[in-house]
Amino acid sequence: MTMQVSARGDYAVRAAVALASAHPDTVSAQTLADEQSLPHKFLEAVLADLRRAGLVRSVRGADGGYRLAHSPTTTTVGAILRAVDGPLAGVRGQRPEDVTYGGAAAHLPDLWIAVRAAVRNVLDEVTLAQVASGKLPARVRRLVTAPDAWEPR
Amino acid sequence: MTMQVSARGDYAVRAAVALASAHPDTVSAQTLADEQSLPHKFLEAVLADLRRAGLVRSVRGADGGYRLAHSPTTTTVGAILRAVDGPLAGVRGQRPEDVTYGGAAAHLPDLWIAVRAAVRNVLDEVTLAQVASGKLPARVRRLVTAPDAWEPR
DNA sequence: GCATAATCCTACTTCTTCGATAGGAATAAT
DNA sequence: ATTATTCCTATCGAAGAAGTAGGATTATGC
Repeated sequence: MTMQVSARGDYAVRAAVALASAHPDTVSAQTLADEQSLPHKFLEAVLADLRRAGLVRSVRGADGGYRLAHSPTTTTVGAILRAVDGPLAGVRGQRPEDVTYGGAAAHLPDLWIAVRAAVRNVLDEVTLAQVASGKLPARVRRLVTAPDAWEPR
Repeated sequence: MTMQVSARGDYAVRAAVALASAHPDTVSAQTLADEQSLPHKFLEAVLADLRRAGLVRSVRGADGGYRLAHSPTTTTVGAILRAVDGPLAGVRGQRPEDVTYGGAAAHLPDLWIAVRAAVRNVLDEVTLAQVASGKLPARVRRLVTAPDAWEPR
């Protein structure tokens, strides 16, 4: 199990946060790509995912672009990531509640569920507006300021 | 960002838990593979990783096999996963503390750090003995029994 | 000594996914 | 018309994941 932020996920969140801070204006993919140093064409594909998920609205034609479909204060990072990368957690491609083990590992699914819940408690509670402003919820902030949170392991 | 348990990680933890429940006996890879229905040769490679990481000791020759190098009550699931899959969390292959963003996403690293801390708080606190017995620490148990922890999203 | 059962080592295959690019069609503003 | 955009399809190369193959090495028990 590793928690990897893919390029897709990273780009999607960065673009979404940029849209949040420009909200409710519409911003072109080119501008987003320049601001955040993202590959333009790749970003287009990512934004298309967000649009299909209903998180972002697009406007075609000159002076078109993208804007958030809902308020930055209600759109969570978790929603963005699910839209581009699928479910937040999985075990060998399956959902944690679907795996079953025999013998000594019988209780292992409990642990996978716990990890997923821990991740959700962060990603589904933090909104784009909070990331843009840097004002994370107290419970999340506490994780960041814990003594060894910045230590590699 | 998605928290994916790879086959390597899954197999490693299952084998380690099985070793924990047999501790301090040594168990052959073949037996482990049979008990947990794992591909034998692949499991060998995984156990080799655990050995190189010093988490498991091996005994060669007939009647040989593997055993935990330390007590099941001190070996954590996090340690097992790191041994086979590398760091628990990453952003586009880099460590969360190494990425930097400009513009609206400037505070984003805080969020990645928080997610990693949340994951560590589970995986580095749960030991193989606890998984084998099903007696997870209270804080982790609470995550599992939360109302919608078993709901897909 | 010899058969047997294990770990250990190297290499290989196959498949999928990830990240990214290319080219152009449709759309709308000026 | 021109220009700036989204949108669609197709393609590409590299890397990794999952698993297999074959045999060399090591120890046990007869």
